[in-house]
Amino acid sequence: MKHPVRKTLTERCKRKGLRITAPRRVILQVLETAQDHPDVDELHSRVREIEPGVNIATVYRTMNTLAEHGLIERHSFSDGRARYEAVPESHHDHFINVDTGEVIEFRSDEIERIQEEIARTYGFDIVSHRLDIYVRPRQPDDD
Amino acid sequence: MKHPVRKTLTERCKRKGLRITAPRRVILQVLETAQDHPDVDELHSRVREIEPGVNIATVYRTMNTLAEHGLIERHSFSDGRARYEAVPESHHDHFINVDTGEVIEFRSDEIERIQEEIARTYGFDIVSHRLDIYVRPRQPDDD
DNA sequence: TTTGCAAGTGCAATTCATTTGCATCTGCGC
DNA sequence: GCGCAGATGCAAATGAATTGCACTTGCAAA
Repeated sequence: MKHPVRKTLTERCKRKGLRITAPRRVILQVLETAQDHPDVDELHSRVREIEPGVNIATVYRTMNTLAEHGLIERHSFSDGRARYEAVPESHHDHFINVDTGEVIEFRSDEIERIQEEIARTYGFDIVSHRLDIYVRPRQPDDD
Repeated sequence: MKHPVRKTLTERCKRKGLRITAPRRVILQVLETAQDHPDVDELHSRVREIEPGVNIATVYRTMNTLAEHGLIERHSFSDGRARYEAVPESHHDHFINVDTGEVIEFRSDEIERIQEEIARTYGFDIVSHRLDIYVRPRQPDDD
């Protein structure tokens, strides 16, 4: 899945008036290239491979700042820690493989549509939502 | 909303071989009568109104035990703490009013069906899922 | 009914993720 | 280059949840 022309996270940070410091530059790069949904510990170690001095508190603070500015999404799957991803091109939901912890993205316009519909009948506007489906690989012969 | 004939939580605990102790009896009663989705602190204070000696660690442990036995559902909305409800008659999802924190239950068979369908196309069996929709009351230009 | 003992409890201490106070540093606008 | 608000490093603090340990207690078996 290729990203079309799009501003980098760094550019979008600048536009928001955030200072691009050395730790932040590295954190942004790590986020940008991540293909998964790393937690803070994982981000921190990836960052330290590039820039060893960065403190984990800085990673925490940066994730909060970025989330507040809508540049990343914070997820909390059922493993205690928060996990992050750069805000995606388009919204998607997640399968979580309960055996491996692996996260797989998917999207269903139909589900999105029905959600809108139901919310409307309840008199609500949707602010955001999350749909996490915990799954395991299909087992033909259930033992 | 009335519950049809149904085993009480206490009965279901006994059936699972769990001992019905004094603290547990009260916790189960509180869970059974709760109309909302209390967190551990809230449960603890409701329990202590009836049985002041009960320790919060007991509430935590009991919630874990009950969840492991499938007698309650653990939710984690975006407020840090885990919140619980007795396993409902039938599965439902949640609206969370972002202004008030209020939780409203709803159910859509259509969404359930589409989830199954999508999971199948990905080769997964669904173990469980959660759909939380964060909403605010629809604002035309009232008031 | 009494008894044995594993399950459950109270309490305090611990763990784990996350936040924060504070002194220092540094982008970046001037 | 200067100044300073914003950012960082570090260590200590927080808050939810768990756990070790000694003590209790349901409840099955006798």
